[in-house]
Amino acid sequence: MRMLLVEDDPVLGQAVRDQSAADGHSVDWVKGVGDAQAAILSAPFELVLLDLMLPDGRGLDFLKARRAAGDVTPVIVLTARDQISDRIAALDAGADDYLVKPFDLFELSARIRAVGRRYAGNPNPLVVVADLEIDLAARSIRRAGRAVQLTRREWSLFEAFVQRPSQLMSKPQLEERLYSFDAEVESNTIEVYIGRLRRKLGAHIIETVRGMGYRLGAPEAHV
Amino acid sequence: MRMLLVEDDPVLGQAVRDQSAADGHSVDWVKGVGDAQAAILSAPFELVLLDLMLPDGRGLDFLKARRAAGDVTPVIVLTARDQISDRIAALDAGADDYLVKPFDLFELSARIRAVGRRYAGNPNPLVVVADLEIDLAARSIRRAGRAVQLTRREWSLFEAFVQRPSQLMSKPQLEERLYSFDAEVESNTIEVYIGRLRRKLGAHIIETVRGMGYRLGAPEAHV
DNA sequence: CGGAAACTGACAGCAAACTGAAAGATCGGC
DNA sequence: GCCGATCTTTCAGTTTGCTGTCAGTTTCCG
Repeated sequence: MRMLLVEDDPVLGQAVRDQSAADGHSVDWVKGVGDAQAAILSAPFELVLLDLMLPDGRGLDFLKARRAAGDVTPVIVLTARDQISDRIAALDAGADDYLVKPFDLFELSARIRAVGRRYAGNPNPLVVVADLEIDLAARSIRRAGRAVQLTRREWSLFEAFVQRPSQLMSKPQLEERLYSFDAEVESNTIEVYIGRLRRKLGAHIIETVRGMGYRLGAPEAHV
Repeated sequence: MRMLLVEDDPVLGQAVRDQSAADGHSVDWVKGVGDAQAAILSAPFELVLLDLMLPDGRGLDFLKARRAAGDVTPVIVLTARDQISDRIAALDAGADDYLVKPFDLFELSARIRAVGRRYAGNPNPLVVVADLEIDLAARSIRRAGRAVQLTRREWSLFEAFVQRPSQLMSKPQLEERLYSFDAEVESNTIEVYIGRLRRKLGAHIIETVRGMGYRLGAPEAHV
């Protein structure tokens, strides 16, 4: 597996590199966020090992930026911080797993195996619904060939439907998606956003199931 | 999300159930491996929360058995053991994540969300009855390939039949399901809804047993 | 054939959902 | 830092269609 290791500690970095090499992976090792950006642009990786505490910037911001750019490469976060809020922040920023230093190298191997298993053979899907072409990885939508721009909330909501087509989504479920567990909404935000999505994507795309929730019209194809 | 919680500690179990309910998930709670086997065979789940230390057997063996049987339902392991070798064993047995007790309920929420994100796109198991394909998790039904829309009450009633195929359901039983305990109906509501279901799903799907109740025609397969 | 049980179509009431507008929050450029 | 633009949330008024009920009819079985 082609992996990118972002880690400024030379001892730990070397150890991880050696262990992964022994597991049969090829590892590119950079020391900071800047180098990581460059490395990712120059070649694709199948997995990123990301230290959150880096000299030249915040690793979490790097992760968020990659996800915002539509990059779905699995990321395992390595960090010395073990506050629960840190873990939640990392997972919600799009991390696939979370390892607290000092960790055992064999455990790292196990986690890498798990991630690899998870992502085996998973190319970018293109979902087609009615006259929409949705690229989940790139976070882009075309309606009858024309690009449609969604705001952050709109996308976050719509993504929920596309990820599980024809799955009924209750309003609490959708709220949970927009507002991670803590925040409370005391109004009809979901209804408002459903309305906006319908205006942008077509009225028939999301159907209401009164008293239960909403669901995406059946998709036509998975390419 | 439809989740199965396998946990023998009543306090922790209740806490997890409450938190997950607040997150909008529906939780079936069993206390041991035996019940878990039965639950999984009777209805599909989208996620399993598995305690490794159970009175009636080793949770890890249960997990291995499910994976060996080809079950890919995501599993989050909950345990008091925190040896690194335990973690590796759990992950290699096919666990998707690993939480050490005592854990924060909010972290559990975050992990559940992460797993949900990760596995979006996997098809749900289907129950097939005559020309109907029923996806209990997605709350969707296809009749001869075409999507059929049920209202809240209609679904609630029909679900009762699908969950216990070929079992006779008396009218009082069904009323209790629709109107949990308190509210009383003083009319032929059940008959009306049976009629509506028949019109939407096909006349022969639900058969009348005069004086006794109703029953679903035997399902053909579990896919 | 008679009576009970089940079925059906119609309908009013009401909670759920929709919509447009406006206030509040966020982010960028200068 | 200030301002403008855009996105987000709230609110109130309107619309929608599900739900439970009833009356009339049909079916079943002794």
